[in-house]
Amino acid sequence: MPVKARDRLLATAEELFYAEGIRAVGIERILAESGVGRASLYRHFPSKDDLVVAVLEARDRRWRAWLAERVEALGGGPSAVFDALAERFARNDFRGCAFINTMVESADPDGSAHRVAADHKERVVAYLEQLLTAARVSEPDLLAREFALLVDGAIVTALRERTPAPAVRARRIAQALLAADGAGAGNG
Amino acid sequence: MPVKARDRLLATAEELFYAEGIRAVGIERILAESGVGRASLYRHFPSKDDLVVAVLEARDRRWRAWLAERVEALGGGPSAVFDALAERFARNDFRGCAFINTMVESADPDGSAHRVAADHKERVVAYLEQLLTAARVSEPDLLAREFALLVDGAIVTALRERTPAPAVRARRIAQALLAADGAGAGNG
DNA sequence: GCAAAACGGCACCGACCGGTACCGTTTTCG
DNA sequence: CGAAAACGGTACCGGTCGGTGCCGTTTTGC
Repeated sequence: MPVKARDRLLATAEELFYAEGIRAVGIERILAESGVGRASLYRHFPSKDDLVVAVLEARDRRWRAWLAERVEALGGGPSAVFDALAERFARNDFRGCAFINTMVESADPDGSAHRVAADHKERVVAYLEQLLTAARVSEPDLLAREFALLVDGAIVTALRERTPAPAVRARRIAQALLAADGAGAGNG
Repeated sequence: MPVKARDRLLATAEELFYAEGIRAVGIERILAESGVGRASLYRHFPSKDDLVVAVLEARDRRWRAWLAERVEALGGGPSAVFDALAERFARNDFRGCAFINTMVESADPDGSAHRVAADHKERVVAYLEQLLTAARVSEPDLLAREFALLVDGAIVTALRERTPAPAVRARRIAQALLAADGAGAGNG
């Protein structure tokens, strides 16, 4: 557990929010499990919503860094993304995508939490496009959106099936798309 | 608005749950907007959870009937599923899939609401397999799971992009899969 | 070493949560 | 027509929600 109160709050809140949902976890729980005093929380985060945003922003940075690192380690190709996902799905504390979950839970699209979550997804799409550009596909922007759809589909399916199988399923589809792109444009 | 208290409760609860989330909507709201008395609610549904389950079961039946009807009207082929989805995504009250949302919101996989939601998805997969079998693909069970992944991916993406575009994106992928199946097995 | 900042503990706030009990009225149906 | 069931309204319950204010203690940094 981190030393500073702020860091302990972020770590505890992230864990609880992800495991049980944002609405389901009260301030009381976060205070109890982090050992931080009530006043200290509100000194760092004026409201629960500010805490939520801070948690999501930190998770966004960490998650994308993790993905880039794993993709690199797994060969660097676009479909390595799904091998990385398979690792995530296998973890027994896997509970889907924190950002999808946030957009589902906080329905208002104009809410700050919802927007942070939507921003995360766009950054992931941008990363996928960069990956596909490096792989020299003919239409990286189109394919990036299709890959993103596969990623989210795999995550949601894994949440429901509770096995890593959806990752390999999505990977198979992704490679079919890459093959079709290669056949159509003559590269690969 | 339906006449009987029970039906009004189900209609009001379904609308509010879908629009704002299950946890976000209190019993008070449902009573106020349905015009039903407090005692009447608890006469029909012993707890909020029972109400949630009843709402989801009704929605499951209605949703699958709607899908089958639209697919039939749109040609009856497997990829008509995505044309049906596009209609759904275009509605301005679209807020994703009520069952995915339920599984996200009620984290506990053993909870009744979560199980009803999971059951719904399996019934959809079964329907897809039936559709693909009729279309004489070589591996209907494998393809059904892939189609289901595309469906959920499209729904989640539509929730985030707030346009019907993900439906046509998923449709394109689906047809690539059908084409690959036809090429590999020599049917189509 | 000392001032200032960061901290944990506690009491308290109004509002709302899901749920119970009892009331008198309306509707249904034999 | 009359009994029984279904109903809407209200007061109330304990518990929890997010948030504020004040206290004395610990830690930090000059």
